[in-house]
Amino acid sequence: MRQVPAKLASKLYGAAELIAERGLADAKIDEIADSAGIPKATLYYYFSGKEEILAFLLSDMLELIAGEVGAAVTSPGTARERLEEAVKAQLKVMLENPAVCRALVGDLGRATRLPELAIALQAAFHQPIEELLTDGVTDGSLRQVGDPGTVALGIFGAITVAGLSAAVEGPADTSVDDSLRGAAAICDLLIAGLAPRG
Amino acid sequence: MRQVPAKLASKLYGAAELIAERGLADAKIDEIADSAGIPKATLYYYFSGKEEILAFLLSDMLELIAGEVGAAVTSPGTARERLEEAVKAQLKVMLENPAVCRALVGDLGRATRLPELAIALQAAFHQPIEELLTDGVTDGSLRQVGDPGTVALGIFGAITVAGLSAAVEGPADTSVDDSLRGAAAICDLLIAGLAPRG
DNA sequence: ACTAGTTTGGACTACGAGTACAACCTATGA
DNA sequence: TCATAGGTTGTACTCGTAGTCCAAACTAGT
Repeated sequence: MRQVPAKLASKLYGAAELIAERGLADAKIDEIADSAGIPKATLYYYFSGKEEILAFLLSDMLELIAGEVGAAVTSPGTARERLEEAVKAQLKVMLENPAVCRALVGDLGRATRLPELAIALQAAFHQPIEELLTDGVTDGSLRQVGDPGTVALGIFGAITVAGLSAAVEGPADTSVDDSLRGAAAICDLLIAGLAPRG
Repeated sequence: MRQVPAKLASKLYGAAELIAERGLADAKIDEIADSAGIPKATLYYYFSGKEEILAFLLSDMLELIAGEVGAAVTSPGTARERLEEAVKAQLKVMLENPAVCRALVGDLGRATRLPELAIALQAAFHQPIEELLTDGVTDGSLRQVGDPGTVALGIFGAITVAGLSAAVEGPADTSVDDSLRGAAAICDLLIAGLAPRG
């Protein structure tokens, strides 16, 4: 996969909608090309196929998430506060890119089969959260959990499913802010579950 | 889709492995037929295509989950205890059918596009859990949450992602019992998050 | 034996992913 | 001004495979 020019990349986001709607298998490459306003030949100049186009879109979004989450994780404050920020950051990015999100869930399995994506996913989600969990034990703002890895996974799952559901519902009826407020319930659940006992 | 004979259904589970491994797109229908030991023509006699085969497998597993979770939810005990049982039940079924699980995650998006599956999912997970949440408030074993729907979704997400991850890791190294014990961490997180304050 | 539904093999069609390639454009820089 | 290189695009092509068609065989009920 060649270095993708920014202009082309931004056009591709137009195709994410299509892929999300119909799934990669049913989204014909000619339609993807049309809806993105990029000639098919050009697509094949940059990508080896549909799969790689999707991989590009996903890793692009994951980088975005990793960035925001990373910022939240390294911000000042207790681990507990930073966890809350990280959760919000992840939800924010997901809600700002509903189409890519839906495409992601649509081909999450493919993602698990593409090692680079699995690694990006790991870097964007699990690792920062797992670090926060151990930090929280250190600074006393979170309690010790039995299996940090699994718990991080669970947290990731809770956020992601809630975020995806919101993304799938569509931004038609609710604004990003509204959704964020709705997501407070999830935050609350997780924070309460992780608060030190007593 | 015609009524699928039990014998054929059980053979189909052999193909779940293949679909999980390679994804629906890359699993050729002839290979699916071969690996299940069912002639292609017979497959097309019962199903309209690959998609419907996957849908059948998934809804089959969802029914199984709905049954077990339903039993847990209606068992005696406080809502809190029943919630714990329900979580374990869901994880148990997922871990007993790792191949179908992996196929599910592989084509989760397709699932979101198949309305019947979305409904089955709703019936199998959300509804029972959401009911438990309200029951818990009544009997005092769980606290009141802001948005029960979203919280139920979050719980579902936490369990599912943890279960899927365990299924993907493969049953090679860990037994079902081991995984269940590992999942206790998730249970703990959720229960603690839902316990009455104070 | 007659019928209706099921099971199967094998040949066939249709469609769409990916390829090939030549023509064209746009820089850069000598 | 030309030359070269790399990017961009239209068009026509190949090829794999999902799904169709159909006739023959099997099964079971009456």
